[in-house]
Amino acid sequence: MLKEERQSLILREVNIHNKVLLSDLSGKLDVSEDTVRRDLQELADSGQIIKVRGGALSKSYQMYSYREADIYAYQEKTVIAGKAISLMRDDMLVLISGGSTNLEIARILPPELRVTFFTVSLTTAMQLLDHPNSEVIFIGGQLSKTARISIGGEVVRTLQGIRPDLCIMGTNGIDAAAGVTDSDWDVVTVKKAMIHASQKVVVHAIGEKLDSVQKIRICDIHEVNVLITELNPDSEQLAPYRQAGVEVL
Amino acid sequence: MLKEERQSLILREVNIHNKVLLSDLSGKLDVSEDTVRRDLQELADSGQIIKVRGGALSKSYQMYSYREADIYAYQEKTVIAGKAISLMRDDMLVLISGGSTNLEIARILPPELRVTFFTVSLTTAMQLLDHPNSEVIFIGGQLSKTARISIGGEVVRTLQGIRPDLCIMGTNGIDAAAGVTDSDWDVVTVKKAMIHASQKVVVHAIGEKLDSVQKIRICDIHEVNVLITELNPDSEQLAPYRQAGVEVL
DNA sequence: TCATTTTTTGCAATATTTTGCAAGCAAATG
DNA sequence: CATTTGCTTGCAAAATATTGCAAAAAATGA
Repeated sequence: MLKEERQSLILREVNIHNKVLLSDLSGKLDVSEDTVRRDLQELADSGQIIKVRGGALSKSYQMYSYREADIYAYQEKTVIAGKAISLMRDDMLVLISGGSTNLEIARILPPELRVTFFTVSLTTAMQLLDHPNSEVIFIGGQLSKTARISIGGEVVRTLQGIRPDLCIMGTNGIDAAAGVTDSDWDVVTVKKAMIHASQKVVVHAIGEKLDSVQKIRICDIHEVNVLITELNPDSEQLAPYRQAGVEVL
Repeated sequence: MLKEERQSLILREVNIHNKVLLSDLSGKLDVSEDTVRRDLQELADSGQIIKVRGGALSKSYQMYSYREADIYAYQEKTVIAGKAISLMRDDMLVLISGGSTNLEIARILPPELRVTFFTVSLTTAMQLLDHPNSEVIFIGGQLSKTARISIGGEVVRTLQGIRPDLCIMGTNGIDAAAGVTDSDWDVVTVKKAMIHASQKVVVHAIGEKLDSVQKIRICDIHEVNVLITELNPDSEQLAPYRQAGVEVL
């Protein structure tokens, strides 16, 4: 048996029973107690269980099946998510795109908020479904393997048929002069349609993406109503956007 | 044996069993362990598997560990998945529903198969996206929080516009007299439309669901072209279905 | 086609990791 | 306080990886 396999079984055992005894595991897995002890040590070191004398305890009741450590610039994205949520009101129609920041928005959405979401992103949709009070409508179409969103003409056509209050969208490049830009043609096409459909366009980007320009243009900076970053809205770095008439949060 | 052929077999083996041992593969493929090791290294470098000491794991393996309780009747479902895959041919249009068995189908799909999938299930779509050669089209609509599939009129309307070669669908209840039944009204509505759209209807169920009847009827048994279970097709338990004119696999 | 180059494969020598064991220590238990 | 149970450490054997190399196989280019 592979070490990973063994640890995986241990982890499952811990999560099912909330605690395990070293001696039980040793018998069940048919390895020495020393080996199990070392496995438990490793699992504890990586924060997956809590090691106690003679066995281990589950950590699952406090952890979500979602790993913050995996996400680049997690802190910044949480700040952005919080600001984005402050724009939502009950009974709004919100069009939301994919990406890790939007995933974070979906995750920390206040439970009592009652919003109808439209999305083209599989992962965002998945996360939104965990929210108790909001409805989720997925805009179908051909799926992009890389971006995990619906793309293509069908999506654009569907978007022409709706008029959301808010469009919340991440971007790869934003610049006061060059506007909002991205690098994937299919994604750009969809984002253009999203912007067109919506009454209010909210674009978010972490600070390090500011003033960067990608190969394909999505829209002019004047079409963006609100720009969200993790920075202080009065920050000097955001001045060009404020001057362009964008509301900066 | 060609290197590509070998790696393809390895990949398949990994996806079916979730893990492989270096020594097993060396024996099975009749090459040295060094060669297998190099193959695993290449597959790992291209991100298709996770290489560990002594073998390799499938990428979805971690999920197996900390995701919800493991899949009920996993063995049976793998058998069913294999049978279902045997019905697929290159360039087919396949309509596939949600559920853990269909997820399993998506997971062990042979990499070289080139199929266009239509689906209403978020999880199935997600898994299908990992397949290198197939295209995935998601049929959008309002999402059901429980079933994690698209439901509602929009879905039915979209389904009326396509004509897939194959419809692969799990079910909660199947009975020679009562036909195919389910318990969720929204799901039933979608499944009805799926059956109507398709040229060939394949229904699968684990043995213990045979001869069970749920509250809402999806279709008559005669509308089912193929029934897949984990049982031997000649099994006595399947006789009523054979007599009703259903092809049993 | 044939010679040359490149890639692939298996082997051997050498490292590294994993594992079980034993001795001594530490902590809980009655 | 003695006993049990579990932990730590060091160690050696087994399993697995790595590296360099040479033969075989495949691809390339006149």
